[in-house]
Amino acid sequence: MAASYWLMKSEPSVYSIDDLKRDGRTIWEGVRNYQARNMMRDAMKPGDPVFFYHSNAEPPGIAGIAEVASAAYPDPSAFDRKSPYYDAKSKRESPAWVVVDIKFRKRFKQVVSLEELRQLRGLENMPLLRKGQRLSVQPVSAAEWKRVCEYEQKRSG
DNA sequence: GCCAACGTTGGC
DNA sequence: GCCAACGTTGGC
Repeated sequence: MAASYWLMKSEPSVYSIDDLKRDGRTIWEGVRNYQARNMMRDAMKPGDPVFFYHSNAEPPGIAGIAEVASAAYPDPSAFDRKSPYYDAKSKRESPAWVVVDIKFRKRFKQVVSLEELRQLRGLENMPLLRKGQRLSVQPVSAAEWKRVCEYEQKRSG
C-alpha cells in the first residue's frame, strides 16, 4: 500500500525538530484528541512521512520531516499518575490513548512558515490552513506533500 | 496577553 | 440527548 503523509504539531519549547534530531527517535505521547488518536491507531504505518510542525513558535511553520517508526501502541503517559498526560479513564486492559514512535529524517534549513504555506497554490484544502482547525495530527495529500517539498528545496537551493 | 474556535464535561 | 460552562489550542 502506498504511504500516507501526515503533519504533526509540536510546540518547540516543549519538543522541537532539533530535539528530534538529537534523539533520533521519540515516542509521540500525550495526544488527547479522539480524531488524532484514531488516525494514529487506524491509518498510520511505519515508514509514513511526517511534516514536523512548530506551533506557538516564531514563526509557526513546518520545521522538517520525520517518519513514523512504529505501529500505534498504548500511550504509557496515560497510566502515569505523575504525568501531565495522565488520564484515569485509560486502563492498561483497555487503553484510551495510543502513541506512535517517530524518527528524524530532515531539518529544513529554514522553517516553511504558516504565512508561506498560505501563499502556496494547491494547499488550500490542508486542514492546517483552515480557520479554527486545531488537530495536532493531520493527513496530508501526496500532492500537498510534493508541493511543500518542492518549495522548500527550491528555496534552499 | 488576547481571544476565536473548538472539544469536552456535566447538570438537567 | 441538549446545551451552557469550561478548558485548550494556537495565531496574532
